[in-house]
Amino acid sequence: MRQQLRQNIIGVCQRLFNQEVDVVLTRPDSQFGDFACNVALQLAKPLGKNPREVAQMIADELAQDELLQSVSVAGPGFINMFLTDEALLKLAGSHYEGGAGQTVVIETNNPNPFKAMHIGHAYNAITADTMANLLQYEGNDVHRVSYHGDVGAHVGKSMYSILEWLDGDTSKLETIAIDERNSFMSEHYARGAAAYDKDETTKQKINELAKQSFKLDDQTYKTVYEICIAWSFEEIDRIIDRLGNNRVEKRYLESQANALGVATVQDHVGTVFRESDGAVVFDGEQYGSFTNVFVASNGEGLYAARDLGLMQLKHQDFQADKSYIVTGGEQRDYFKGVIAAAEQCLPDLKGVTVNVSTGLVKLSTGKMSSRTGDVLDIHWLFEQMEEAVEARGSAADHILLGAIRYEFLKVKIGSDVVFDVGEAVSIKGNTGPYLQYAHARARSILRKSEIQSENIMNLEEDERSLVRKLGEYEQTVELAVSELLPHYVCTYLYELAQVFNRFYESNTVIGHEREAQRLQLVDMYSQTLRNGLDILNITAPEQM
RNA sequence: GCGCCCUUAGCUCAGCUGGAUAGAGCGUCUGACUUCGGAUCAGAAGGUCGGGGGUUCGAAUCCCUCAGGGCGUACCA
Repeated sequence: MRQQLRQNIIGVCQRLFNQEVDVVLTRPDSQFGDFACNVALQLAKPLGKNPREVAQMIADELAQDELLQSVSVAGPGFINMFLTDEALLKLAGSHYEGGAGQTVVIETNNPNPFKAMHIGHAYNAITADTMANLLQYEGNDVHRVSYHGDVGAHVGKSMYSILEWLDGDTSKLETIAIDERNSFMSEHYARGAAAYDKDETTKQKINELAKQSFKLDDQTYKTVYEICIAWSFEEIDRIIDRLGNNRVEKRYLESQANALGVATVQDHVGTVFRESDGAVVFDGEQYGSFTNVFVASNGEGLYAARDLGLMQLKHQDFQADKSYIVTGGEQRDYFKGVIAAAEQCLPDLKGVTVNVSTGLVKLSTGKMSSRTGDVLDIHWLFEQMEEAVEARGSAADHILLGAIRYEFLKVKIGSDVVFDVGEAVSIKGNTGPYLQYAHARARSILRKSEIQSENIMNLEEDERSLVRKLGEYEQTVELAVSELLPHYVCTYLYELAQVFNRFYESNTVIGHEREAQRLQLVDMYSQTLRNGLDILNITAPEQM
C-alpha cells in the first residue's frame, strides 16, 4: 500500500521529467497530510527549475491517483498527500511482512557464573532478547545462545574465598539455602577480589586457583567448582525467566572455546598475529581498535582468543549468515579488533559477526553499575519494583515485568540508561503499565458492548486521526527491524495509546450511533497494541 | 598522549537516510469526573539543540574546531 503509492510517485517523476528519483514518504504533521515527500526539492536542481513549480507539476499528476483524496504543495516545495478513507483503512490493516530468511545467531545473555547478576546484565539480556524478536519478525531463523566465563581470574578469586571458608569440608555447601546462593556467590567473589589486591602471596595463590579452572585436576576444587557452576546457571535461568526473556537454545562456555581459539591464533602467528614479549598480539589500530593480547606469555588463551574459538563453535553449529554479540559499550573497540582478526584467520566468517554495544545502566540515585556495590544486584531491583508496584495497589507480576522491560527498551540502544524505579512503576506517562492499562481498557470496551462490529467505511475527523496512527504501525516495525532498534516500537505504541485516549475522551463508543463501526476501530487498536507489546515480550492484559 | 562515544526544556529521553512553528514523559501551575475503567484527558510555563565556524535553497542532523563528560588503550572479562 505504502509501496504502491511510492511507486506511483516514482512513475510520475519518470513520465514528467525522465528522472530516476528515490522517493521517501515521510509522515508529516497531521495538518499537512498523511504522507509527504520532498522529491521536488531533490529534482529542482538537476532540472534547473523552481522547486515549487516542480512540486506543483507532480501534484497535478498525483491528484488523479485513486489512493489519494487530495494533494497540495506547501513550504519550499513539499508535496502533501491525504489518502482516501478507504486507502487509509487499508493501510491501518496491513502488517509488516519480513522476508529476509537468513540464519541468525544472537547472544541473548552472558552473565558469568561465580558472580551476582546485576542490573547491567538484565538490561543487556532484555535488549538482546528483544532484538532477537525483531530478527524473527523479519523472517529469519533465529537461534538464541549465551556465553559464559567459567574460567579465568574471576573464578580464581571466588574459589579462593570459598575454599578458605569451607576449610576442607565441602559438605558445608549443603547448608546454603537456594535463595541465599546468589548472595553467597557474590560475597565470596567480593572477598576474593579484595584479597587479590592485599598481598603478593595471596595474589599468587589466586592466580594458581584461576589456572586450575582450566584443568580441574584437584578433586576438592573440582567438586566445589561444579556445584557452584550448577548453582550459577540455575540462578541465571530463574532470573532470565523472571525478566520475561526467552531461554537460550544453547549455552557456550569459555572453557569450551579456549583450546580452539588458542590453536587458531597459533596457526596464524607471523601472518595475522605477531609475537611480542612472549605473548601473541594483534595490531588492531588500523581497524579502530588497539594492540590486544590474544595468548598470554605463559601460553594461556585470553578472552580474545576464546572469542575466536566461540565464533567457530557457533559456525559449526548454525552456519549463520549473521551472528550478533550484544555487549556494553566499553567493549566496542575491543570487538573491532577481534572481528578484524577473526575475518583474517577465518575467511568463512567474513561479515558474519556484528557487535552491538549498549550504554551503561545508571540509577537515578546516582550509583553506577560498574561499581562493585551490591545495591545493583538484580534481586535488589526486583524488590524495589515489587514494593513500588504494591504501593500502587497492584501486585501482578506481569505489570512489574512490563514496567522493567519497557523502562529499558524505550531508550535507543547505545545511550546510557538511567533507571528510575519510581518512574518505571508510576503507571503514568511513558511507561509499560500505561500501555498495559490502555490495552485492558480497550478490551473492556469490546467485552462490554453487546452488538456486532461492522466494517467501517468513511471516517469522522477524530476517527480518522486514530486510523492514521494505526497506519503507521507497519512502517514503524519495518524501521525497528531494519535498524534493530526496539525503542521505535515503544515510542510508537505510546503515541498510539495517547491518540486513542484522546479520541476516547471525547467520543463514546457504546451507545453511539456509530457503535458497530467504532467497535471495529477499538478492535484494530487493541490488536495493534498487543502485536507491538508482543515484540517487546510485554503482556497485554485483559484487565488490571 | 592517542582512539571511540556522548552533550536537545529543571530532570529523564525522542527527533524517522538534512526539510515546514524542535517533540514527549516526570516535576511545577490551571482546568475537566454521579468515569463506555480518571491508572484518563485538556491547557500553561519552560529550549541561543554545549560554544564558534563551514557546506546547503534549508542543519539538532553533514564537515572542521574549541570546551565539558564517559569509555577504551598488552597479558582482566
